[in-house]
Amino acid sequence: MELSKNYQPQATEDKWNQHWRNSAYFTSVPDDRPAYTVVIPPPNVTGVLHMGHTLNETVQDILVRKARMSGFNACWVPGSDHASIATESKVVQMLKEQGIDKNSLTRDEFLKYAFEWKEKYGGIIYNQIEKLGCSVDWNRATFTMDDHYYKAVIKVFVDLYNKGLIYRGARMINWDPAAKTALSDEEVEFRDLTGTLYYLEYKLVNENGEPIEAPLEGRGGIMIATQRPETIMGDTAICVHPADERYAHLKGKFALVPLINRRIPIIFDEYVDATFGTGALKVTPAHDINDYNLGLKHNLEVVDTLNADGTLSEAAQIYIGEDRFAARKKIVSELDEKGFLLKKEEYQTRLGYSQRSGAVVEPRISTQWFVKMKEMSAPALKAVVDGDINIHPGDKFIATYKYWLENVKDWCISRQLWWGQQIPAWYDDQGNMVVAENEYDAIQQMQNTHGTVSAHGGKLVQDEDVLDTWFSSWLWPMEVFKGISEPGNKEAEYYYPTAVLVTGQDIIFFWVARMIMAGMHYKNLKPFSDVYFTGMVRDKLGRKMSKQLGNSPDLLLLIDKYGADAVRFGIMISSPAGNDLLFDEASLEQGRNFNNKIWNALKLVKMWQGRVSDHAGKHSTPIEAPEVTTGILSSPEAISTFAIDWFESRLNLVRKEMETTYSQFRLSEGLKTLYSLIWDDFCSWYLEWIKPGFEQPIDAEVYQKTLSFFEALMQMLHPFLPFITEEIYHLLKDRSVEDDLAIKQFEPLKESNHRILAEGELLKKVISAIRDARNKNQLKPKDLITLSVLADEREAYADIELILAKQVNADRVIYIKSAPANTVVIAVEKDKFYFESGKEIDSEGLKMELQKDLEHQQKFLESVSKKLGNERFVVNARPEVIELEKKKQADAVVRIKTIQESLAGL
RNA sequence: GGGAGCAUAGCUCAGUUGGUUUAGAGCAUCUGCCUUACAAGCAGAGGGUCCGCGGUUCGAACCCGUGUGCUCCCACCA
Repeated sequence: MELSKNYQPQATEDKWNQHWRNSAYFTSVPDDRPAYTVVIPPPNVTGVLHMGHTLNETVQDILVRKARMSGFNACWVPGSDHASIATESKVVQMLKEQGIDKNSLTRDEFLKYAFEWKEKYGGIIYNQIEKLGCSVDWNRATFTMDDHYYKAVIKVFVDLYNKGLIYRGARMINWDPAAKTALSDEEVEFRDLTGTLYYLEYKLVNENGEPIEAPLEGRGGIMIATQRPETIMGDTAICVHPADERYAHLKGKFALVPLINRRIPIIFDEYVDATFGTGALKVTPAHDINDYNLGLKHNLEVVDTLNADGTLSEAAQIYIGEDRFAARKKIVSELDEKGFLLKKEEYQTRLGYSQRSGAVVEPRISTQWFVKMKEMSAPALKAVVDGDINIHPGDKFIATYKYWLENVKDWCISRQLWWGQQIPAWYDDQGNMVVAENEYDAIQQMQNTHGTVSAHGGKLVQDEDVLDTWFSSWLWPMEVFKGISEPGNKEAEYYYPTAVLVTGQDIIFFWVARMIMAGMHYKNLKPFSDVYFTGMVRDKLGRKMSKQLGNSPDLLLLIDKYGADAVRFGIMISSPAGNDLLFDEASLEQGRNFNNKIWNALKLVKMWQGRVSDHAGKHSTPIEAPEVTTGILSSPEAISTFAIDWFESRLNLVRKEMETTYSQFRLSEGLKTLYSLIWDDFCSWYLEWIKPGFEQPIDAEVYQKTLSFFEALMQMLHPFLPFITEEIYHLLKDRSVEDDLAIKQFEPLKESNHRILAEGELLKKVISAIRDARNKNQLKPKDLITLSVLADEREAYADIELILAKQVNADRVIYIKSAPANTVVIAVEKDKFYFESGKEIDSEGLKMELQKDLEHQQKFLESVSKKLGNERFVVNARPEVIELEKKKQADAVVRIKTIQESLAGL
């Protein structure tokens, strides 16, 4: 079979995806093996995968595939989130484009459109997950509005209500005027900006309504500062500090709200900072949380001057129906015209924006549903603080987590939307309310507690609102196994708790903390043992990815261009846990190149397939075995024996390292390790060492060993790059389709031979040093040299001299006892190597270089000697450290001598 | 205003209890190679005040203090 010049991912990826799926490798059912469960952070059902998802899914797939290949019953549950606000606003937008106003629809009509939308676009995200190579169990795909899931959410609501952990009440909440719904505190994002502070004059009057003199000289008014002049019509007091002498005489006096002339009292409270602005504060209880609290304390009237959509209400008296920001402009100019606007000032401030709609959030008093958080937070805090749940990277997030849980406020869970789980509260026409899992139960309860239903025709009205999306997703690790709707079922018992949660650090409060709360509350068990926080994916300039900037690449286009393996490589290669990742297409190119490198190694090995010889012996040197003048006789077998032993040891060592790397979730580092093992150790060293000469046969044993090394490498790399590894695994030995890497189990770890590893390192060092010298002396790669070795222990070279000769293109290796004249000299550790350059040596340049090196070595020797001469060092340092320093010293002495000899010879 | 984290080569980052560190890797750069697996490649090379200052120690990139710069989270001063 002819192998293509370069690796071509497209056909390969589709083929294996299909095959894996047909073989049901990723379908999990409980069995005797330990479970390794991962639940996907469910993406928005109508969204597309962005680079952040790509990173998360890749990390999860690596962990899941590794576990599957290590004896675990791996189960990765995919799914999607109904994402109430985000999806509803998309559907509303879509309807608007079709000329349909949401308000003209009934709830059921709207939901029908929404479900149609979900059916149409919900599959996109699943398709992308599969394209990326994610080994999820599609049979378990769960949507947060599936029937059982919906019921579970309702059941939890009712349960928490009955336990007194959910309540309904009027509070000041965050209001999104664009989506026209309440938001939780977490859904508000603050942004710094420059605003304008308007200084306004309020006229003062006494008890009888007569104007009085006031601090604002000659004007009879008091000056206050505000960012929001459009709310003045909601003012119900002016507040000053009780100890502020400027205003002491205003006790019992009143101010008049400009433009509408409403009379409001002057009140005194220590809340006011007398040094800020004018020291006088307008109090607008309906539109500011602080003012609201002040209002409660001083029993002030609440005048809500805004409608739900952010326009001015009847209560505002003027500019009714105008948007708050338009009204602000008009009010400012009217205030200016009428002389109430005294001055304007630029001002650094922060405004809250709705995370979903982007609208400026309005503090608003409204009746909503809340979850009491205090009680539930304690076990969730303990689980993390005690180390029952491990967060990676740890120290960075534990403090944040702890602070939030210790200061958590009640969670506003009702949303004035239709898309989501409808709150299971029912009302009769007299305002009585019951909470029940369904209408039937509600009627029963209403009859029992209030006796009202039958008298009024059995009609109850269900609460219009739906629940916050996170009120459903906090049950995710439990309910994907029906752990809430069918508690104690076999699957839930087997798969829960899950192994690891991989998610972005931005949803630590929204989701992670709340899942822990729910898990502790309902199972008394943590939902996962480890949390792996990925950083945010940014562009290469460090900017967030956004549609506006157009710097958010399309995943499918990237996969088309580079292949899914290359995308996985690119996103993983520099993404240490918890650090932001600067996404650069160059890293995908690197991934593509790596795939190609592996592909070409396959081509090389496959070329040997027809030239395997049982009689070739183990020697497969490309050149005639070089003549070696030595007391020790190297056998021709040595070359391949050493290469095989060495690589086997490298392989075993790296396998061991990888186990540690996995257990610490250092996946990026693990990928680098494998990259280097394959590219450097396997391709650049091992394959070059054992490569037969042009059209020479290869020994059968060497060939078989090489195939099994290659296989082992593919197996180790499989979790990271599943497609190309599976493909190569099959091509290597022309395997049947049933024998697949995706489910192949790792062999037990083996020890590696440290002596051989050390010899290998020495060999690499010597080869590089001699090649460097060849380069510097302008020898062409084809120019043969004769290599002379001056070594204390010739035995050290017995195993490696043939490889050495081959790799530096030497026709002979001669062991000598003293330095020959007129040669290039190279010192590696304690040994010296010489060859004739056959060309004019650039003695001046060489001299300078040697001189520079000499100085460096002398300086080094000095520092080591000083250290060893220091009595306190010799007394305090560990013996092995001292040994090491002595070795360094000895090596330096030898090297200095070598350099001096070379200098003398020039 | 409170808290957390970071600062090592042009870029992105390793550096695990202070001593194999004479500080490493990948990418980028430079030099030489179209060597029959691979130019998406091969063989090499150059490149660092480990943010500044002070301290602890026989010894500091690492520990302590301090300053500077960046990032993030939290918070109800108009």
